Parts: sequence; C-alpha cells; structure tokens
Amino acid sequence: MIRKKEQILTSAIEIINRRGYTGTTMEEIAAELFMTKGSLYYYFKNKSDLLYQCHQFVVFQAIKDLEEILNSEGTAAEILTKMVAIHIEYAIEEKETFNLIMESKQFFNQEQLELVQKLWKNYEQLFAKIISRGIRNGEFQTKEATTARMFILGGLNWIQQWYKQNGRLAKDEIVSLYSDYIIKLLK
Amino acid sequence: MIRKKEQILTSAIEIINRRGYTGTTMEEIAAELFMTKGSLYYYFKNKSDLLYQCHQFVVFQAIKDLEEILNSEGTAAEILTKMVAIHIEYAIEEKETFNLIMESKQFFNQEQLELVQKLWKNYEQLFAKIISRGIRNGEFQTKEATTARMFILGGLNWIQQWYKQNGRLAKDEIVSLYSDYIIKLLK
Amino acid sequence: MIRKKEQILTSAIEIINRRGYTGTTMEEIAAELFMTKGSLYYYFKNKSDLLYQCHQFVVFQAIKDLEEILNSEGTAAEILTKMVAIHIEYAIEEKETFNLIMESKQFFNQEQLELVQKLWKNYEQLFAKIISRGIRNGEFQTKEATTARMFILGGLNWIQQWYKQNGRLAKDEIVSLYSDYIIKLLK
Amino acid sequence: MIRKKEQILTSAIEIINRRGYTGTTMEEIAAELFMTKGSLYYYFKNKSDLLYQCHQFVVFQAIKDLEEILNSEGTAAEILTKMVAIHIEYAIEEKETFNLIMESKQFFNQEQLELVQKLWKNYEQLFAKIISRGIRNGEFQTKEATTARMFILGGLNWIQQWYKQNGRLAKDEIVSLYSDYIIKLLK
DNA sequence: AATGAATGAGGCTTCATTCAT
DNA sequence: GATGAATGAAGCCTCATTCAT
Repeated sequence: MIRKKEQILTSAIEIINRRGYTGTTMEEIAAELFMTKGSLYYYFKNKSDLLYQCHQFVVFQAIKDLEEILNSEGTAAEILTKMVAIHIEYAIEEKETFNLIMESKQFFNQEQLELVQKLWKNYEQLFAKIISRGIRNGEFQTKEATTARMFILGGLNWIQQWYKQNGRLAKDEIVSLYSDYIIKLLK
Repeated sequence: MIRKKEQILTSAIEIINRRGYTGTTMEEIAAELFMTKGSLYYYFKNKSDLLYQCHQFVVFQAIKDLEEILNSEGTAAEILTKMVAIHIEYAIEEKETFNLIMESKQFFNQEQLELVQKLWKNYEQLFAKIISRGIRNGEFQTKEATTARMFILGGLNWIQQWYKQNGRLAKDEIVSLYSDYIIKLLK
Repeated sequence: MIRKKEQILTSAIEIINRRGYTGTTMEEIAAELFMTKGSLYYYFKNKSDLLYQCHQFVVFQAIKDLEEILNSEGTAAEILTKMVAIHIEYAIEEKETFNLIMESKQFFNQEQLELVQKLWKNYEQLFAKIISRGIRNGEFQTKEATTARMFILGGLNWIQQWYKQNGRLAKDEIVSLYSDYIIKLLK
Repeated sequence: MIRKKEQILTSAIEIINRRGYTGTTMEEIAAELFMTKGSLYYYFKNKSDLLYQCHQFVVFQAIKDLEEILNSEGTAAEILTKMVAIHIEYAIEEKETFNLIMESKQFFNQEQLELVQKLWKNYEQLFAKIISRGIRNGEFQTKEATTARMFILGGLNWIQQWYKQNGRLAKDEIVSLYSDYIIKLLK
C-alpha cells in the first residue's frame, strides 16, 4: 500500500522535526508510529533512506506550493513576497526535514545526495525564475542574480535560528520586512 | 601548559572542520594529534567539551578580528564591507566549528548552550554596532535594524552551502557582491 | 518470552555468585550464556538492572521458601530452626546475589534501592512473625524483638565469611548449633 | 617521614569510610588530601596497598583497644560487654575500612589476604579469650565456643546495615541489648 | 618529595540492521 | 505484512598506573 508508506512518512516527518534526526533512533520512530522496528524496515531500506524520503517529500510539497504561486497573477515583487511567505513557513514548521540540505553531505550517500541536490536546484530555480522575470520587466536591476538569489535564500533560512513562536514579531511581520529587504536588495 | 591545550584545540578544530563533529571519533582526533585517547581526556572532560572549546576558540578569535576592524577608520559601509570579508573567511575556513551555532542545541548541554549563545550575541553585536553607526550618520536608513541584521547574517552564513574553492567567483568577488547587497538592503 | 529472561537470570546469578559483581563484565556474562553483549541489553537495560533483577529474583524465591515453612505445623522453635536452615542455604549458595543488601547503596540507584529495601523488609518480617508468635505462645521472652531479630540475621549472614564446604562442621550441624544459640537468645 | 604516611592514612581512612572504596578514585583521595596522584604513589604502591594499610591500621588500633580492656578487672560478662561496645564503635565509625574483611577476597591479593586474615584472627582471638575465660570460671557454658563466637561477631557486624545516628535506639542502648543477647546465648 | 602529563587496557552502552517465523 | 529477538560494530569514557623532570 502506497497509502501506508505515505502515512508513515507524514508522521516520521513530524517526529524528526520535533526531535532531530541524529537524536532519534529507529526504535523511537517506530514506537511513536505504534509499529516495531522490523516493520519500519519493511517500508524503508535504511534510516538514511527514511530521512531521504522525508526530506524529498517536504521539499517536493514546497515546490508545488511555490509553483502555484509562480503561476498566479501579480508583479514580480508581489509574487516574490508570497514565495517568501511560503519558504518561511516551511523553514519554520518543517525545520529539520526541510533544512536538511544544509547538512546533506553528512547524512546522505552519493546517490541520494545527487537526487537531493537536484530537487533543491529545482527549488532554487523557482526563485531564479521570479527574479529574472523581475529583471526582464524592469522591476529589479541586479546583475549576478545567481549570487543574489543565494544570499537571499540564506537570509531566509537563517530564520530558523532565531524565530520563536510568540516572539516580538509575528510571522507575517517578518515576511513583510524580509520581502522589503529582498526587493531593495534586488534593485 | 596552557600552550599544549591550545595546540590541541587548533588541531582539533582543523580536524573537525574537515570531517564534521559527529563523523569524528575521539580516537581519530587523538591519532591525528599523535596522542592517545586517554591524553585527550586529560585536557578535555568530554567530546562535547572539546567541541565546545573548539567553537568558542574560533568565535572568540573572529570577534577579536572584527573588533579590530570596528575600531579602524572609515565609513560605516567601508567597515561593514571589511567585516563581511572576515565573516565569510571564517564561515568558509572554519566551517564546522564556526557554524556550530546552527546546531548548538543538538550538541551542547544547558550550561554550554548559554555560554555559546552569549558569545554569539557578542558576535552579532559587532554587526549591530556598525549598522547603528551607519544609521546615526545617515549612511543607512533601515528601521528594524535587528531583523535586518539577522537576515544579513543568514545570507552570509549560507555561503558555506555553495562556496567552492576555484568556483566561478573568487572569494573577494563574493565579498564585493555581498557587501553591495547588504548596503543596498540597509538603505 | 518470559522464560528466556528467567533463564538468563538463573545463569547470571550463578555467574555473579561465582565471580562477584564488580569482577564480572557484561561481556563475560554474555559469553557464558552463549549470547552477545547486545542480546543481553535486549533483556536488561543496564548492568545495574541485571544485578537488581538477579538479587530480587533470589530474595523473592527465598521469601517463598520461608513462607511455606511459616505456614507449616510446629512450635515456634521448630519452625524457626527450619527457617534458619533455609536462610543459611541461601546465604551460602547464592552468596553474592543474596547478600547484596549489604552493599546495596553502592550498586543500586534510588529507585532500585527502595524496591530492594522493601523486599528485604518483607524478608525480615517473616522472621519477625515467627518470633512474635513464639513470644505470644510463651516459647520466647525477648522484649525488643526487633533488635534481637537484627542481631540474629547478622549472625546468620556472617556464615558466608567463614563457611567452607567440607569444613569441620557440616551444614546441618551448623544449623543445629545456630538454632540453639538463637533460641537461647530469645528466652 | 613515617609521620606523613600516618597522616595520609588517617585522612584516607576517613575518606574511604565516607565514600566507599570502589567508589573513590585515587584522584579524589589525592585531591581531598591536597596532594597529587603522583605523590600518593610515592607513599603507597597501589590502590590496593593503600586500602590494605588503611584496613590494617584500623584493625590494629581496634585490637589495641580490646587488649586494654581484656587486661582490666571484671567478670567475663562485664569485660565482654565492654568489648562489644568497642566493636560496635569501630563497626559504625570505621565502617568501610574496618569491615573490609567481609569483602577481603575481592580487594586484596594473596599476600595481603594472608596478612589481613592473620590480623583478623588475632582480633577474633580476643573474643575467644574472654569467652573461654568465662567458660573456665563458670560464667558461660557453651560448647562449640568457636562457632558461637562467629555467630556473635556476625550479629555485631550486622549493625552497620541498620544503625542510624539519631535512630530509635542510642548506641549504648544497643550495646546493652546486644550484650544481653550474647551472654544469654553463651549460657 | 612532588608533580604534571601521558598511557592503555578495559568496560559499558547504543543502535542500525538482519532474519526466522 | 509484521514482529521479536539477536547481532556486532563502534564509540565514549574511566582510572590505576607510570615516569621524566
């Protein structure tokens, strides 16, 4: 059943986001899913495989969300702002699994690594697209758009380090500030 | 001898930066230092303690470097540019040990965590200082300087994810581009 | 299988009685049981946990044996004599595991300690019962029965220090002498 | 300096009585004595040697105390009572070092073991003496005095297991009760 | 007499993984 | 599909002991 696997994935993502990857044992993941270690291995070849699939699942979903926005109406700046909102949402809520790219080299094998990086390239491309659209239609001026994009994604991801629920700034205030920074930066 | 401990630290930093923390065993660190595990434990209580001291050592040095620049002559923009260069240097060269703040919660105990975060606050403050100096003398306009600073540091740190020696851009080109982004962003 | 655990327990008791607790490694216990260290840890959380369960197992069995006697027919003196025989049997044959109460504070954690002491209280109570029965029916006269009981148990346990198989006195001669002492002492 | 060694011994005894032998490292003993491990090894060949000397020191002193009493005036019962008081004092106050005979086989090597047991024999002989004196002058009647003596010493030593300062019974009440038991037992 | 430093053997424990049933 | 049991490699850490200075 593909269903079952997806269910496991969803729960596993939630667990890993809560307790971190290295800090969680297969035993614990299984326990929280009310299964045994053995069963987990029926669905996933590896701990690393489980992690890999969690990660891809989340990033894939994020991509879908971004694509939808990318296809909607609006100026580049407007769309970028919405994309920023999405990214921040994932970065905060799916912390561990989403942000695995940061530490991908530590956890994935060669084969996985390539696929992870490929998917992440896709992810980045969506930001690349909207930036170049903005450049084309005169909203943005940056040259070296690639470097700019990477700086921006870094700024966005970093939010994980300091964001606290019920902190001084609400999520949408952050989105608004960050979008401003980004747009300024791109001019 | 305090010297000896410092020697160990320097080497350990180098090793950990190369192989990652989790991926390095005490045995290996000892071996590379031509000592025995036991000796290592004479100087450091723990693996975690060793890591902690490595991290603090690097950050402390970075702070000293930044402070020197902060006390030199120049416009806020000029000084900020130099600071960006320093930060990038550390982020790239001392990758694993410098950037431990990202994963500090996974590796440090409560006591260590507090000290790590304290030192990191000091680090951030140096950037805060130059930004507010720029605001005061009219070079920069940002309100919400704190949030801006965090976005910026995120953007800078992210360089670890993609920088490759002998890549398309040389380190100083990156510094130059990044400084531009940052200054634009702060206007 | 609860059986398996019990099997392990029985063997472990035998080994520990032979080599002492501190002197026995998990490795060795595993080896004698023809298992691997890992398997041992499947059944027991800890070395300390294993020891704890060994101890409780033995004391529990001793209690059962004593209870049976306590419920049999006979004068208090007769029953006490039989109980002395049982106690001596355990003290000699299950030396290390039975007598762990002596050093319980060194080996058990708080939680275990409480349970160990609770079970041992139960054990003592059986002797308390027969003594007070004897007092009630006029066989014994002691006041301060509690203190007397402790003196007696001490005297009994001490046998571990000097008993040697094939020594001058046979086990049942010792039982007979000791019972006499005890009964005299209680008059 | 023999003085120095004796000083160390006295302190070490105190420390070991407080923290137990296995649970105390040479490092800790040295620290409490304001010396370094190295120095400790100047005075004692071994950890086991240190322990051995602590033990012998205490038992030797106890023997001296007992001998003095043995040479004083009084009925056998009177003298025995005083000896009980001494023994209990040592058993309680010098717990770990005095009572090492219980676990001597675990801690001492062959050579030490023989000397330990020899000294302990001396110790026992003092009790043997007073008992046989009592038998000779008609105060006591026991045959199998040796066995009786061992039972008695066991009863006395056991006090360590349950005695609590500020408990229900004061030390001298215990002495009085115990002496009564013993004298009854010997009649 | 004293010490700081180094050593190395040995023990405990964890955990991903496998596999027969 | 599921599970309980077993495995073994690997890592961390402790500590008595030694030794040059």
